[in-house]
Amino acid sequence: MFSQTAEYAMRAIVWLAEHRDNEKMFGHREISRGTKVPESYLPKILNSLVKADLVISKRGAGGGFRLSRDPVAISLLQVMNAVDPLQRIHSCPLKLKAHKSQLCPVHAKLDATLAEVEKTLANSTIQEVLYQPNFPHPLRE
Amino acid sequence: MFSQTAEYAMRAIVWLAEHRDNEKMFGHREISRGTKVPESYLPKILNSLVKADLVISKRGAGGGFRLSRDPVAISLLQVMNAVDPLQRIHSCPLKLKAHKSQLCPVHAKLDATLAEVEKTLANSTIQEVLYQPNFPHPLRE
DNA sequence: TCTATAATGGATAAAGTTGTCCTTTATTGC
DNA sequence: GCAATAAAGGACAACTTTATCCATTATAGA
Repeated sequence: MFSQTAEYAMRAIVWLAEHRDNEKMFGHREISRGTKVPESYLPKILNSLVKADLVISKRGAGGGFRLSRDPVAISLLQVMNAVDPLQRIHSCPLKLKAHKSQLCPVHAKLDATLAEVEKTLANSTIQEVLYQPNFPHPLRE
Repeated sequence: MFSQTAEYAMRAIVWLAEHRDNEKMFGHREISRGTKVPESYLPKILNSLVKADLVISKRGAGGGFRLSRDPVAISLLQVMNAVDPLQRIHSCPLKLKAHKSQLCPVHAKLDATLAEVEKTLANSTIQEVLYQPNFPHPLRE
């Protein structure tokens, strides 16, 4: 349902949120170790997050990655959409003309389900999922 | 989010529901024309639906496919699960021991979202999406 | 029993996703 | 400027999903 890449992106953002410290940058190797995201694949994912403006990168010595803003201002939906945009059903997949202005009940129901998911993810912040009483800490053994 | 195969399966089930007529069987070519599912791929999908016991097939002359039961007794979730099972997050994707008995808030939230989807699809029947006032008919131009 | 019909199952191809590696570009400190 | 460092970007490999095709199996009717 959610792609592997989306799962990886969530872990990377959460790791960066947990290690956030002013403007300190973290290399992709260190992030990979902390998230178990394949070291060679992680840079692609971080780059998508940079392009979505959720993460800031800096090249060269002392460079690396950091969150662009407070975890309270990043939603799970923004993370998803950065790497694997949630595709709503905007138009009839069969391209039927009669369904152009309005989806049939089948696709309307499927899209309503997607809308629910979108809303749930939009209303959850990274801050919220960092720690909750009686839950184990993300990424921590 | 929902796979192409799941979309095709929905169309095929809906088509069979709309054409249901006692024990009449329909060939995959006719169903393909009515659903725009690729003719060579549709038999695979119908076969999955047969294995899930939502559809009954019969070989040979006069054979084909038909629904195994009333559309009111088939949920969208059953159709999904027949071809592309909705994967809940049952255990920590990082295999962290500390998350064995309980998911961390990140995965708990993602799984809660999947649970929502599961519930919504489980509570929608094929009968419900066949026709609704002020909606265009499924599959019909 | 023979022929026509239609699903089943397996092999294969095409496309998309995930993962690896290497070169290029940018940045820092000497 | 030079060397070391680290992200960006592109080529490519492995795997999965989607799609095609063909041989096999089952059924009906003559």
